Amino acid sequence: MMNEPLRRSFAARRTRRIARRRDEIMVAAAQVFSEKGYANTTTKEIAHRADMAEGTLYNYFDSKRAVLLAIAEEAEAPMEAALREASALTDHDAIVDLFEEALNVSEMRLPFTRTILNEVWLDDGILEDFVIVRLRRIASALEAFVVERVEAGVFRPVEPTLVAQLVIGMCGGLILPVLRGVVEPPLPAERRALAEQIVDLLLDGIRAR
Amino acid sequence: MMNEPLRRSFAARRTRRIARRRDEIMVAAAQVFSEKGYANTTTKEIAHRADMAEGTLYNYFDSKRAVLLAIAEEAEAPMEAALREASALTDHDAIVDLFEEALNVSEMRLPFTRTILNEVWLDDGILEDFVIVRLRRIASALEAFVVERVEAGVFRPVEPTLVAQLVIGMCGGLILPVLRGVVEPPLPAERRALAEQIVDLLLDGIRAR
Amino acid sequence: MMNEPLRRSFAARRTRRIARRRDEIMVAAAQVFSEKGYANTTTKEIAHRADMAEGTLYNYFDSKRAVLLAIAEEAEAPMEAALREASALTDHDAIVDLFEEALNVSEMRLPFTRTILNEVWLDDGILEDFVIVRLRRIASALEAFVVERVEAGVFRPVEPTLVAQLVIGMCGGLILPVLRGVVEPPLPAERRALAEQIVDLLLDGIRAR
Amino acid sequence: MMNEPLRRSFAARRTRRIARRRDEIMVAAAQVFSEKGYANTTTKEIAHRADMAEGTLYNYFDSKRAVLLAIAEEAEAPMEAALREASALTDHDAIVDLFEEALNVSEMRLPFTRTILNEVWLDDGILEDFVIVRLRRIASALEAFVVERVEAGVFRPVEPTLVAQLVIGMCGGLILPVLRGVVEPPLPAERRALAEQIVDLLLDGIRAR
DNA sequence: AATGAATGAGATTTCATTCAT
DNA sequence: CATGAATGAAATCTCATTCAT
Repeated sequence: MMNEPLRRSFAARRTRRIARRRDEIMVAAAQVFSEKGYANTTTKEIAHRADMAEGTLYNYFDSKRAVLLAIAEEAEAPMEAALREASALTDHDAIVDLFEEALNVSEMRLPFTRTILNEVWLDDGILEDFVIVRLRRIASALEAFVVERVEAGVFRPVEPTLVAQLVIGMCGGLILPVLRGVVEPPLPAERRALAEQIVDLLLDGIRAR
Repeated sequence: MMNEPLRRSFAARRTRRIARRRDEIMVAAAQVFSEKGYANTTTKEIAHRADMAEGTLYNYFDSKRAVLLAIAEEAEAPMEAALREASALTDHDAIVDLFEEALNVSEMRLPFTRTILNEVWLDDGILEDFVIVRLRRIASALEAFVVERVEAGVFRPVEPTLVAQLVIGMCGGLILPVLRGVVEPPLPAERRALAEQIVDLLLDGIRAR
Repeated sequence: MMNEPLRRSFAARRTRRIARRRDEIMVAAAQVFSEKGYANTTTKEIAHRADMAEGTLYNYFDSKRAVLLAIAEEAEAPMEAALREASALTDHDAIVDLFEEALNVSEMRLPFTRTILNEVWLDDGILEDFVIVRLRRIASALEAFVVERVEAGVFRPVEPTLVAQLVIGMCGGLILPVLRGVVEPPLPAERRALAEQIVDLLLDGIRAR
Repeated sequence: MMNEPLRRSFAARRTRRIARRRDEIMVAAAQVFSEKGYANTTTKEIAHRADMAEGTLYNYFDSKRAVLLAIAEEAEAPMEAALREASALTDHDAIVDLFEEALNVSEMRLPFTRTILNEVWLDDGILEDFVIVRLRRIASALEAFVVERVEAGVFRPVEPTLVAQLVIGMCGGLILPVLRGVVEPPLPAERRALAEQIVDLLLDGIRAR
């Protein structure tokens, strides 16, 4: 027999152990997925990278695909941060903050993000569940921001939808090469200056006056 | 025996027949590749889509991968057109032309382009051979254009590399959703207006003055 | 209408043309078979070596295997020559002749012979039909020759079966390396001397006395 | 955690289990290879004969060809025994021993040896690596033996190279039919007498005196 | 809970043979 | 007759998943 608090303590430890193990697997899998793509990755390789036997994977995940989906869930977190920023867009500094955040592709999360990016081109479910819903919220926040400013006479009468799409594209143009591993991520110190420049260009264009 | 012109005529017809068959295979393969990705596509499915036996594929291509590479080569053509535009950037209209061209993802070529796009996230060879070289040329043309205008006092003293990257990103933000099949390609009639708006924003920003 | 002699002449020419064509195919096939073995040879390669289309082969042979069997039939001829020699074994010179003949692996027939040799290790039918029947006749002739000499007191009371087997083995030891392409065939001029030496050793052994 | 000796014991057992399984596969494969030849044998058939699934083969060997090469390595052992005999040729009995050994084609090794023999006619690598090097050493030992005896006046002034080749051929003539499955291997009891007879003939020839 | 050998379905590729031209 | 593209059965090999230990 076991008293209740003790049992709860054991159960909690077990839960934590399981969570830790799942994490190890996801980190290992994300590394390989991001290098070779989901379809070209074998469970043997994931297991090897996670330093465990192949069969052990199946004690923690139902299938190879379940690992991918768990990684996708996990990769949500930083996107959600960007979303909170975006929805609070109020002044000049907030916009700069948003861009700075967009440029912040954490070293640690990179394999997760890149893994999802790879699959997004192939898998409609992942595209819809993990990317489109988020992009739509970002676009909405941007559009609302623009509409408000246009009505206030701060911005010219531009097309809000188009502007949102272009802004998102500009961010994409900066972070996709990083995710793909073609360029190094900007140092934290550079990010602020970069974000300032972008906002400056966005607001006033490149034409001299 | 056969006289020379006749033999040449036969040989030419044969060459054309082979080219036609290769094309059929590439069109079929690009459709499936663009839907499910190269790795998830079976030769059986390509053959079925091309309405031929599996073995017949191998009369025209050495391997499944050779089909992919042939598609990649083929997908170069429209990119090259954009490149020629880019290198002739001289005036306002030329920039609008460039954007208009970038928005022109021909329906027919779409599976080809999307196929390559899919692989670019996974395959370093394809990334380098088919995308990076081209993007570098576009970026160079854009940078030269900006530098020239800045020196002439037409543009503000902006960072040319950053501007080029942002412009490319803006184009990407417009065409990637089309390639991914999330939005319909803009009608030819809309393209000009869209391009005008983008250039307008790029030159003068969104801020009222 | 055609008169009878003319028709016969045409028919004969046709027969000859077919025979010629079959020969071309067999020569080409024997070359490839002897280099890579029957199983590793493709009909495409035979056709290429014979400078004709793959389908044409099937106008002259029912199957790839039929080509092999035809080659086997053809390879009989020189063996039959050896057999006639063997059955006429009467005196010292006849034995020398036999050995000389055994060493004579005609350059031209070499691919045919080697082709059959290859298959003999795998195919019981070919072994029985083309090799065993012949070897048995050679062995019989040798045995009869020995028995006769032993009875006449010219030879010691040796075991005729064993002697026959050893003699055949000695010949094999000399020609197998040639067939396998490990050593060059002996020049015609050398063959006589070689045969003399062998017979000398066979008759008197290597021990001094 | 596990103490060191225990871990080592597990590792050793695992190593043995793997070696045993590889052996099972090699025995099964050698049976089929020796019957139908390497090229005509399917992995399906090997697996069936080894009573396992096809995929299991590939847990132990990288490819079908790797199985063949492992068999070739294994088939070396008895040849090496013969080689040691050959290099110690000193007196009459030693020669008889050599022949007796040559006639000893162990029932168990027969498929291994026959498998290699089959491939030797087709595969230059196997010919060189597994046969020629060995035959050359045997020939050298025989030649040295003859040269020594000739100089001592025990043998007549015969050609040592030719004698070596003939002796090897005689052995071949005796064992090839066994390997091919045409005749039964001589019983151990018969082998000594057979070897004696051969040496007797070799030394004194068949001619009465 | 961990292991890793076994499995077998399925993928790519080859090739003897057929047949329309 | 000659051609060579088309065929599809079969071969080799891979790999996600299961399961006995």
